[in-house]
Amino acid sequence: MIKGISTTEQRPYHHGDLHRAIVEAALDVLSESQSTEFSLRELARRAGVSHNAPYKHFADKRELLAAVSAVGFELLAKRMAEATKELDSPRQRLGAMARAYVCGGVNNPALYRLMFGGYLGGQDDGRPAIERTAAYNMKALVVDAISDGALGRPIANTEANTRMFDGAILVFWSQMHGLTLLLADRLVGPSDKMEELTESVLQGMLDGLANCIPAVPSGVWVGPPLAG
Amino acid sequence: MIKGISTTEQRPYHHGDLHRAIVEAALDVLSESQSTEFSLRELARRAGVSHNAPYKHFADKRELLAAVSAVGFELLAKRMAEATKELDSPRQRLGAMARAYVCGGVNNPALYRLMFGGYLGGQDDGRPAIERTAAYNMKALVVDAISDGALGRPIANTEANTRMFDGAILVFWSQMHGLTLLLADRLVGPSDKMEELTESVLQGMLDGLANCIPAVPSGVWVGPPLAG
DNA sequence: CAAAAATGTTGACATGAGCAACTTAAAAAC
DNA sequence: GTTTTTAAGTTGCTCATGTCAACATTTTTG
Repeated sequence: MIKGISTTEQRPYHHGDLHRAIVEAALDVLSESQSTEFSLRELARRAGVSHNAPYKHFADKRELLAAVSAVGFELLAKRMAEATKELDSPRQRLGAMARAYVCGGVNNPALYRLMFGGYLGGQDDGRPAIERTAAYNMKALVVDAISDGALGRPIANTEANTRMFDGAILVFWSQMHGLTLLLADRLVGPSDKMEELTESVLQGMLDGLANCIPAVPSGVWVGPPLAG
Repeated sequence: MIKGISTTEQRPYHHGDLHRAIVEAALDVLSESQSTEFSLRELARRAGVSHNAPYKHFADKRELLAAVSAVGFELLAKRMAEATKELDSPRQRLGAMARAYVCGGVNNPALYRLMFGGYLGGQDDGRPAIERTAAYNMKALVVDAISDGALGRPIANTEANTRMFDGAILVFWSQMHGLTLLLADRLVGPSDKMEELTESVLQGMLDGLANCIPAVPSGVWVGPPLAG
């Protein structure tokens, strides 16, 4: 038969980029249904392939979800980078980053749950590698924004400072993370005041951070990506 | 046949309290597997009943999970109450409560994910009633501990104070919540320093709270359970 | 161009959610 | 104290899904 002319556009035997298509379908379904309990078969249907085609690209559902999660981390990192690009003040940059983090969660709670909640990575084996590196890169942005940006100045690389700084990161990140999830999971709000309230919490975080870091004579601090 | 004597202890046709048995089995499996992707059939097996018996007590899996989640909230509330019972200082009480909150999450991440993550309650319909009330009671403990306990003094019931206080609750809760989930989902740590670090974050929260609440001449503040 | 590797396809199996029809024990009605 | 009603359990279905195996069709490689 001659390649699909007229009415029925015959697809070629090979899809072209099924891997991407499946991940995108998964992101769509996840976004629509706000649940990870979709079926691989559903994704295959959406991509217009047979129910088993996805298995040529993902060993199992877990691996697919890891890929989706990784894309989520990349998207978040991109948005954070985008948001901070044009800003001069370190404080503004950190604020913008936190805002991007929160917005991402509020706009797509299920994706954040997949990314942060331990659907993957049951206890000892840890998360799939692909996801871990994406998450690591995103984390690095957060830590950089706090260390380089928020402080606006180098601090001495002493034991005490390292500990203090790890604490500051943990404080800032957990605050931002918790705010995001409380909003995303609707444990607080929604309310007219929430946006204003959220903003004031963010400002409080920035203030708190500025206050808790003492001035230090010299020395550039180079720390581990995170405590532990 | 005479009721099971000798070797085979014949169970009576009716279980007695299957509802409770199923929920407990679910808590066990959840705790062991750290996943909500167990089957109702598995629970039925554990309870020694047929695969369909649970449906006489729960309309579907969602309803069962809601019941489990509710028990989780009750357990948490009980532990928080227990932890604060014997303590005199408001600050100590609030600290103990936060510690209980964090520990609960670290010890059983999957249960917290079920409780707080929006597995249930897809967007508009909201969470099942049974779960909502349990969550509400737990939230009330948190808010009470902050308002009554942490401040250690009444504040005037003004518009500004209400807003300020809503903010303080949001700050404190999101900090505690975020810390819990970062630890539970292993996005930070584990490390030897984590416990110490966690404790210092908690102390920081308490300090921050004390500092941000201004002294006020008189008037007892009676606030809504939460912003929104 | 032939062989090998990717990528898709169909078919099968086991497991699980949830419905229907039937059974048994306990409770309620008389 | 029997009869009737109802709650709680049981067996047996149907349908969807994850995943395996075997086969088909391209594309790549040697």
